[in-house]
Amino acid sequence: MVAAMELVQIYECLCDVTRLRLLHVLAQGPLCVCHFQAVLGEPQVKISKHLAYLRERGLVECEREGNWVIYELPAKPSRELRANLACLQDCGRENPVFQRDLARLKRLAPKLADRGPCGCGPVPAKTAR
Amino acid sequence: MVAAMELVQIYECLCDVTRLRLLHVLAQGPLCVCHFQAVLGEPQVKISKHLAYLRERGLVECEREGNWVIYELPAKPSRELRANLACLQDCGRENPVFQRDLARLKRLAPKLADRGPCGCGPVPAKTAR
DNA sequence: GAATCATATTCCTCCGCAGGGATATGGTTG
DNA sequence: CAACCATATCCCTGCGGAGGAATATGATTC
Repeated sequence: MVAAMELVQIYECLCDVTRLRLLHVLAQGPLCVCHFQAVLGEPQVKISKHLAYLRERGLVECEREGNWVIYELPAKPSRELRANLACLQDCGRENPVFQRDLARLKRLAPKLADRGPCGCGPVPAKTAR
Repeated sequence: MVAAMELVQIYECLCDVTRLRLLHVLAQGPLCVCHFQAVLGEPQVKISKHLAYLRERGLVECEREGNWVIYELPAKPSRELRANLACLQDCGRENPVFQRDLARLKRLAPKLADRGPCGCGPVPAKTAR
């Protein structure tokens, strides 16, 4: 009975604001931890721990790139995950918290353009602190 | 920041198997507690407490009908709730647990036909215990 | 009004997670 | 290798939810 319930695990991941925001932002593309900090405006421990939580449950994947760790949504999400991530995006359309995150992400974007995959280059952006 | 997050509350409701099953079954139509017991095969306390949890958070509504209490999905669900309930239905399509519940519900259906709105009549069905 | 039924609530224990400070780890640079 | 950066982990506290036994409540029937 518990076995078939990957769905519950997905919802457990979704029932925290910080994690919701992380996943919502991630839909825009891969991002590294320091930029999450900048976008969400939350302390490093918090970001890192929630990303770990998501990682352990397969909702995000990550890859080390020098000093940085770049997170992204899974390459092959399950039906359930895909459906729920889409639903989240849909719900986020009118939500001020999510929209504020996106705005801050956009404001960060120009600075990311010239650097690595997630925008983290040899010289970390000052905004990342 | 917390204010705009009705969404989190929805997910909090969804991150328990029993509640998921309740909501999934409810999509088929109103039902009373004793039939939930029969369909889910879970003890009364469990069913009742989870329904209370959902009720307090606006995911279900209820109405007393004599000895019975009939639960149903909200008449006017929010955008977020509607989206997520739809998503749940979609995810349930291939899930054995959910399908087993539906099967038991169908098996119960004939007996419900002649009675009240939820199938609870003057003489409660024996299967309800 | 006493017995009975359907449902809700109370009390308890256990567990897992959120948050934060401090510290550890892994990688890079000079 | 020393200093530094980005990220992860550990330790602690507090809280809320899950489960179950027992009991309470509200309605019905005779």
